[in-house]
Amino acid sequence: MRRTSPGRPRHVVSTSAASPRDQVLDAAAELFVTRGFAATSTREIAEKVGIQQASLYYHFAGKDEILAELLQRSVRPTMDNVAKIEALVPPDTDATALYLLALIDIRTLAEASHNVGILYGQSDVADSEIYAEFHHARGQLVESYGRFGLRAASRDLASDIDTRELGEMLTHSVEVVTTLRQVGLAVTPKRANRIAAAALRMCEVPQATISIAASAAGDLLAGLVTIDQTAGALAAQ
Amino acid sequence: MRRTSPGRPRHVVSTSAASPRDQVLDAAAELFVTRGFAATSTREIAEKVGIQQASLYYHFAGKDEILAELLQRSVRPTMDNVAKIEALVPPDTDATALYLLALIDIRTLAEASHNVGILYGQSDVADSEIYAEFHHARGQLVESYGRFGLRAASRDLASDIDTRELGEMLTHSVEVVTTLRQVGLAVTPKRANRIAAAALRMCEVPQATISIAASAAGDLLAGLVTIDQTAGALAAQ
DNA sequence: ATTATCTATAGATCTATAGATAATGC
DNA sequence: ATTATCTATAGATCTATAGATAATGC
Repeated sequence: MRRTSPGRPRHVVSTSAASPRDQVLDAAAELFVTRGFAATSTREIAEKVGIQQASLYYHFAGKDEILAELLQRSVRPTMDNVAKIEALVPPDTDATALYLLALIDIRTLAEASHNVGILYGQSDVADSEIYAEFHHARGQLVESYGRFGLRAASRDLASDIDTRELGEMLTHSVEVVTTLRQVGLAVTPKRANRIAAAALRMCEVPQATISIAASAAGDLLAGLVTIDQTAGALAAQ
Repeated sequence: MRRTSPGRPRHVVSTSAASPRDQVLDAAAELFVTRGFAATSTREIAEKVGIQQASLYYHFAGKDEILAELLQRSVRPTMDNVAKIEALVPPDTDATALYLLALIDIRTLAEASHNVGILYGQSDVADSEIYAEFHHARGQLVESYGRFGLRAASRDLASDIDTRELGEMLTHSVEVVTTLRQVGLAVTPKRANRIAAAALRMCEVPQATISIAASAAGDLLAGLVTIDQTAGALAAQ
């Protein structure tokens, strides 16, 4: 059993088992979310980690690179979901597909560390140089929401709105989880289902269909979790 | 007809008819919204106005005071609305009250200069010292949405959610206008009505009731506009 | 030798103040 | 005299680099 790690010891010994890099990401995430990206200085991040400001630069080229990593980690899972869902959901059950996408997205946003889901909406973040690629990823997600939504929507609505606009509205409606987290309301399964159901209602899906979709998506999600955990356990070996 | 105003002339002569103070507010609003509050320097604001950085301090005590004025101007109209609506809408037409509040709010957010409605959601803004009073005002608005929403909601939902949570969800759903503005979708009356209708659907209001509420709220809004314009015209004399 | 920290600091901001100046208003 | 600007600048950051140091690993 090792007592210390390589490298000069810190002034304040770390209590965390995480890697120094992850400690930096975690500290930065909390500060970026609560105070804002531009308003957070590298000195504050370092202070929270318990290292000197200059030591950050051993792990990251700069503040932008820390942000990029945080965005990357929260975007990747979401983007993988769409393909999974298209493969998983039987055709002609569009309401279920939309409900499931919403549920997965809600869970991702709910479980992300320190509510990093809010970062996309921050102007200083969007203005950052590294933002472009994430903007594109978000565009694809919006497009997926719009596609699923249009297929699930009433004829009336579908003839009246396009993929982009409906996608933006649905994406926004799911992002209410970040608001709930901010005001201290825990994202319980009941709330997650209420949010997903609200998304379908936005598409004028009838209540009976929503109930069926909720039940089907719940089952599929339970299956997905098992697959993920199995895959994760295998990868960890 | 005056050729110039009192005070030393600017290096770059102003083309705007607005007061210098309003020119500063306008420039700051655009920068705060597009780049972020903390990321915007006083030098940038001054540059956009066409004055020296130090000249800002003749009109404002600092960046925070500029922000406070912007928040104040966009909060005040919204807060006045709730009382107006309670007075205006007949009792037992709760769906109409909610629809009307949503419509008015949507219009306020849609017409505010430079989409300043997004400022409340910015972490650097929320972290600012002057934020507290606006936070309280927002809390009241959320409470009003929740109250109207609960009264309009289905029995099923009303027994299952409290004022606060429903209020947060409805408030968030209306704020989709700021997202639409950000991605370049104009807030047409049709879109405004779609957003308001979506809020009622979130409360499980039946479609027939939504249609009635939409029509009633539309009429009431037209009346309100006339009253506002008349009052404005009288005040301007 | 490698790793992960530390110290020290240069250079680039950024905010806010002091005091001068060039208009109009009376 | 009042108003609205200007110039100049002090003092406080903040970012990022250079180089030293104190551990482990081989």
